[in-house]
Amino acid sequence: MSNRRNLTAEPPREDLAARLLAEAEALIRRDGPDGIALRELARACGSSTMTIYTLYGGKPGLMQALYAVGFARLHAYALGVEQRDAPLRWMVRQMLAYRRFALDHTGLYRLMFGGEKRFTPTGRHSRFASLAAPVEDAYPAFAALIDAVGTCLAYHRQTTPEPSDVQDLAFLVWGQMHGLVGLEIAGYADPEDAVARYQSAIRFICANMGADAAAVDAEINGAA
Amino acid sequence: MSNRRNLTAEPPREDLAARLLAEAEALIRRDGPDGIALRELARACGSSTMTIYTLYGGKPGLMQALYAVGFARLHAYALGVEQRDAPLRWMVRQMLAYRRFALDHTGLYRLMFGGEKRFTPTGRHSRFASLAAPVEDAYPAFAALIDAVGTCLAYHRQTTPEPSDVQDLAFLVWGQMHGLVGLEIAGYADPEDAVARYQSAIRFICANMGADAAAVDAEINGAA
DNA sequence: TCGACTCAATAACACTGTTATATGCGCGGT
DNA sequence: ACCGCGCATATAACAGTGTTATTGAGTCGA
Repeated sequence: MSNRRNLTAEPPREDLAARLLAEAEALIRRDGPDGIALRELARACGSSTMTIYTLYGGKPGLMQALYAVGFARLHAYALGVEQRDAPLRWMVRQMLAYRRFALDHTGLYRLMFGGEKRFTPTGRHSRFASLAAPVEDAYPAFAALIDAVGTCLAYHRQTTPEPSDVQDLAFLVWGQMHGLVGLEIAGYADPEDAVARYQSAIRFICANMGADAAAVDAEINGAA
Repeated sequence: MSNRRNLTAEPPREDLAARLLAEAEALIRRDGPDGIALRELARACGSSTMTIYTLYGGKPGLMQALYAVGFARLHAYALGVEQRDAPLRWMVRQMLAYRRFALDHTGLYRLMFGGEKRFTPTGRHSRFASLAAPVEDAYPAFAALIDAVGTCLAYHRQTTPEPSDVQDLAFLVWGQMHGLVGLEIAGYADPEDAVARYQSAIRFICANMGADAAAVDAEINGAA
């Protein structure tokens, strides 16, 4: 095992930082946010724990990087269903995608929304001393929801609503989705009950925005 | 320091189990669910860590006891606003009480809804080996919400709805409250935005149940 | 060619939950 | 009344954690 990073003739080395992050994601998937042990992570990547400190500044820095990865993943889920020409379908599928993301990446989801004080580092490892809590990483994913809610609302109301109103409404929608998904993940609902209630919530929200009930049902059922 | 429990002439000993639990609640309040260290807890109560094992079967058992305490606290918040003769007031105040509980006891709230695999013990400490995940501890608090939603719905709809429908609706309401509160606790909203959005959610829900908007506003503002 | 600098590996430190050992008290049987 | 059993407690050890100090190897620049 060599200790230089960009050595040319290294077998499958690629970027060690990326491999650490990927392996950390695998660990958080398996054992949850508290199940990441630096020694195990380093061993799985064939390196020492010190690399985590030089590359990420310690465990808080690593968790923060994972946090950003989580929102990038969520953002990808949101972009994967984008259909601006069919606003209702767009919004409904984005809501369904939100739950799918949470169930596909429960470990990341709990890290993102578990309310942990966001990864303030303890040791002063050179430049990593001042990394703070980046709620901004969450914004792109949230912006996609705002966008869908806004166009859907404009489409059904036939008017262009205030941007701030759209933002507030989108936050309520986000809260409804996060709440149901969070209760489901925490074990307060059987899976079949959870999916039915999630669909009910979508119906309620869409009805409040003036969408036709039958059309909403068609979108929900059509997304299977 | 004696080592018998019910010795008569012990200064302020009262029940050691209760004192451990109270101190653990203080610690979770200060440092969150992951901030409870058994040595510190035992030292604060003037005993050894072994007492935690004999009384609660280890840390998982202690956390499970704290979990039950959390739902008892939440239940007390719900009962504190019970007014069956004023259904709308009852429901609105219960919703407001839910957020107040979450903000007053953030540590407990995160323990209750953080989605941690519920306290499965590792060591086999006699009788504590088989304690499992008691979601049932949560039911009384949820039942209070169901009750309020059901009577409020019956009052405004002038019919007696199906119990299962009430349960589903109450779960949606619970999801909305938990979602907004969870996002707030996780740091995704400024306090003033959070309270405004929480009130908006209450207005939406009450409007969907057929309540008069002005009456709802009066209840929200009157609860200050 | 030599020095300075960076990075990684090893080992140590302080901490965690848990368990094994040992001491001492209270209680029930004779 | 006494004696021994049982149990709860305290002490200390064990395996694990994140973090840090030390050491050594490697690269880059003068």
